[in-house]
Amino acid sequence: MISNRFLNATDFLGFASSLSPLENEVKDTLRSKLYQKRYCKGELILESGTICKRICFIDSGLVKTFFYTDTREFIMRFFAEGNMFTVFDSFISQRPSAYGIMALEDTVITCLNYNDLEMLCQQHHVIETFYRKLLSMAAVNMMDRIGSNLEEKAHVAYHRFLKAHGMLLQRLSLADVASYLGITQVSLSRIRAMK
Amino acid sequence: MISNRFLNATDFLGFASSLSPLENEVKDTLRSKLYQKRYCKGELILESGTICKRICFIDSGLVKTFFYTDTREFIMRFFAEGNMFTVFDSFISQRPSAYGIMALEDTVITCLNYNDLEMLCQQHHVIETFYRKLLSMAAVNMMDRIGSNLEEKAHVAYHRFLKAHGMLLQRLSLADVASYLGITQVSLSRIRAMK
DNA sequence: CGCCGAGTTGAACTGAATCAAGAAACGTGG
DNA sequence: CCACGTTTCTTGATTCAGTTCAACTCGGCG
Repeated sequence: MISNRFLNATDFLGFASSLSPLENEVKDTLRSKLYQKRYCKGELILESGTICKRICFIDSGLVKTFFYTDTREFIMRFFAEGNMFTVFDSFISQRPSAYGIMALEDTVITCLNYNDLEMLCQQHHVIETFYRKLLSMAAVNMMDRIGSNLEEKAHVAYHRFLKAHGMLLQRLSLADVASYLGITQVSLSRIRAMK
Repeated sequence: MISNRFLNATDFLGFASSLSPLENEVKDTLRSKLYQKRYCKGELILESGTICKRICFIDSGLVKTFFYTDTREFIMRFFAEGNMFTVFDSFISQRPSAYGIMALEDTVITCLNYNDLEMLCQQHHVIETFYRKLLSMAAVNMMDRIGSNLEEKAHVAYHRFLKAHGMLLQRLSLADVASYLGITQVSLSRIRAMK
């Protein structure tokens, strides 16, 4: 049984331990593979078309994963401090990513490379457990999103977003929220106008 | 690196082994926990509101995972023979499922219970690896679907569906395909009418 | 002060939903 | 094997939500 509510980690190791308790020696091994990176607001963390080599914990800041069509941008997900992100399809397959990642605020992340994670998974069962549970959480989140994408009219989706991610709202532009919801910024503006 | 293309398993053990090679003794342990079930066309495999206790391999047949709103049905995914399914959100959390599962044809499945899988994951690292890779595959599939839900107009989504799942088309009703795409059967009929 | 980006508002247009009626396919019993 | 009813699919008319394009407002900042 896994739920975001129990996760309040402030760093990568804490996050991992909360999913799968790690003995100190495993922690040390894992720590030795981690590295930190800093990005400025607006900077690309991953360019679409390149391979996503790392999985990251957000120490501070805010990030979006997104993609473009000819005419519009769409946002897959926002990630704020205390959460982990990667572009799973590229990370898992180690093939070029259809998605990009961008820092929406000045952001500090702690990263672990694909090869290191795979190696650690083989060496330490508890790390594979951590990774498995992380994937489980991601899967549940994605199911939710698929369901609501199918079901909901834009104004319903917006109010659900408010409920689920309301605390992010003041940190996001209208345009980004709209891209997340799959509607235009103009439509979102109208939705907010009524009631 | 994981891709459906490499999976051509005809049974649960074969499927699992193709993701994570299993030694014979592990196979035997796993086999001892499996059980088979048969369902007739139209029969519910899981009723929404109940807890999904098992993960299943389809020996033969076809299945949909779905949910209702007041007025409409929506389909999360179809699964045909040779694939594994469960309702991940319920299975992972062991909480009541928002989704149901129904057999669209006479269907035979091989099942493994949640408790047994969790136990096997603890006991055998290779089984956890199998489960982790299965989750990875599911995550990639779901990302795809989220992206295309956001991006695509109905007729584009339909043609993508044809490409990806064309071989299922003759086994599905128009209504089910429409529910999968998130449009009405009437709209889908019109889309097919043009060119 | 004037510019610039972010958000709002209006008018015309478009894709899809809804409601309703008809056609085609399918199965079951006589 | 046909007749009937049911289900599945198509087609038309109307309505509505959301897009597009464009003009306008507002607050911050050089």
